[in-house]
Amino acid sequence: MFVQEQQEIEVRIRAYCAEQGIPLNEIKWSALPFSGEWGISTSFFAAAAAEARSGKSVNVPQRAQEIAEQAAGLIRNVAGIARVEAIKGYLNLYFETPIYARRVVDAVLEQGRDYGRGAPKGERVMVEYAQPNTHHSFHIGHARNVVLGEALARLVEFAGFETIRASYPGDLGLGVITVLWAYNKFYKGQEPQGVHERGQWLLKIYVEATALLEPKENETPEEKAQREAYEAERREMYRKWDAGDPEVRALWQMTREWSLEELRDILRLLDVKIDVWFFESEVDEPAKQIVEELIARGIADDERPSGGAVIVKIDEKLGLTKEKYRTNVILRADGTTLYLTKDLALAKIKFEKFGVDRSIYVVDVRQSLHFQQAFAILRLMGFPQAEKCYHLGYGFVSLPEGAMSARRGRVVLFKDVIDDAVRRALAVESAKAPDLDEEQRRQVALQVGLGALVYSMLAVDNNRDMVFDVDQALSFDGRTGPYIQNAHVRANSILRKAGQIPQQAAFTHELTAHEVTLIDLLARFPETVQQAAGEYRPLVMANYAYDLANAFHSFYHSVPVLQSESESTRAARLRLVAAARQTLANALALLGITAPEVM
RNA sequence: GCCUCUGUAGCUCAAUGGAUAGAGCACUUGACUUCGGAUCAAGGGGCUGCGGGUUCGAAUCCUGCCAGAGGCGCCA
Repeated sequence: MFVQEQQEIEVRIRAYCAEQGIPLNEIKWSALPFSGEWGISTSFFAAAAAEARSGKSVNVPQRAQEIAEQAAGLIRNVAGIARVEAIKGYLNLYFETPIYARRVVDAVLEQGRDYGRGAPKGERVMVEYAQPNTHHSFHIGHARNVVLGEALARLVEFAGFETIRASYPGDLGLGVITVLWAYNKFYKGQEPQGVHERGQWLLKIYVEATALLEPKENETPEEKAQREAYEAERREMYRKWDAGDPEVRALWQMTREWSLEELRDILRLLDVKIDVWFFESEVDEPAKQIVEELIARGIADDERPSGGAVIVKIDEKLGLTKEKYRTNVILRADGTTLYLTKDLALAKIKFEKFGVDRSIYVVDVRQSLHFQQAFAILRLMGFPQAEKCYHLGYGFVSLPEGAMSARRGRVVLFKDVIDDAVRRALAVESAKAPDLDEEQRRQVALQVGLGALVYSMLAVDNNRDMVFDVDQALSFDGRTGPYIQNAHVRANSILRKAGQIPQQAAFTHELTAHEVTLIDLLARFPETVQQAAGEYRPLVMANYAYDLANAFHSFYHSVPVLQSESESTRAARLRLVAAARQTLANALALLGITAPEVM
């Protein structure tokens, strides 16, 4: 934001240090850590320590303070700097607030929705997320995946990357076949009405089927015979599916579509627009080709002649002596492909067909070894993009009563949580905003309910496991989505009453600490976007959004806007409120949370 | 056996080598005839799992333990 001034100061400090023979490396600026103060600071410990290492006998903290004092002397008369201080080895620069306040607020209002957007980086990135299996219903664990992936996609896009959103549902495998078998045997021809009813029904069938197929303790000979008969039927179903039996394929297509309909509805609810759909069933053939390619190129070893599988000895091929990536099977002895094989084929498609430079996988952390192996094999295959493949793993979501288990039907369905969230939001809303019409009330309740849920999932670092507690996830008080949305609503409310936003304002009034804190945060938004995107961490933006809302709420309470003491102060504060509203909206948008006008 | 992640206030979590380790929830107290109280202001609450080390400086990096979770060639 203040690049020119900062550079001028750096030049002076560098020139001085060079003259004095002080070994100064880089000058790292950071924001002043004092609340209500606005400026930047740097420290000289590194330079002092370097002197100490070079043989001079110096007390490092003392020497750092000396250098800071001397540096402070150089900056007494720089335009835009109101005050300079050297303290405890730090050099603190306090900004001249009228100049900077105006500059920040003008920039936000000029750029509007684009405030904070990074310059194009000339790189294409694909974010793969939303990979639930079909023939199940969408639960709260899947929601963490989608919420995280969407926030990440929005962040990298806004930061300047050309971004492609990809979904990769698992639409084949034993779980899918199990549902087909049970449906065909017990429910053939039936079909519940309603998108979510159908999706959830498939899960019920799966749970029932699993119970029938699982060995029980102390089972009687009859029970055992029954179970084995079922098992044989399921195997037969798998065989028919594999052989492309038209009837089984049609059944598969129909039920698969039920699941995908539900998935699409949930994505629509979360405002997720997937650009490219990959299906596991569609990469099966390319995967088999990859196997041949890897054998031909000497990367994979074919042990089929001796009754084995096709394997890649990754460590050996990379020349590693210590066990790291180990050895992995890429084709079973029976000639069928595996998850890893398909991911290799899919990566090749991403690189070659979609021209992806950088590939991010938002997948459960339990698969981190799998992705390390996949990336290592991609390196062996010579893809330069392999270096820019990144697995964003996230901890799994469990329930207060223990791990979720689709097999046992012990899951919390996303749809149920959302319905609950809307109910709760409606209850609060009818007390807080009684004059909304029915349609608007419904819409706001959905925005607020979703805001609470989404924020609760983004406010925990991705590598941590999470226990999903409904009351906590759907809380509207404190550090929550609705708290941030409410700041936006309040800002909006002031501006609505004001009628219009003044075209310009000089910030010449005495700024309160609350105003300074708020403007400081607004100024930091662009760099926060870059940090969050660069580290692939939506949490960084989630924290920022809360801090900004918090600063606004405090400002709101203690600083009058519409009843400011003078017209010029009123104009400045109105523009500040407008800038805060805009930045809150931009930050929320990056998290995938809508910013309502009223609530 | 090997590898990865986690351990911070009563609870849920921030803080990725810098200044006095911060929020929310819960608890106590105060603030609506004034821009919306889904809010604000204030208070108590800490051996950052334990021991060593590196550094001017460590919750953060290294190392050894302890505790929890996860992963490790024909599941996905």
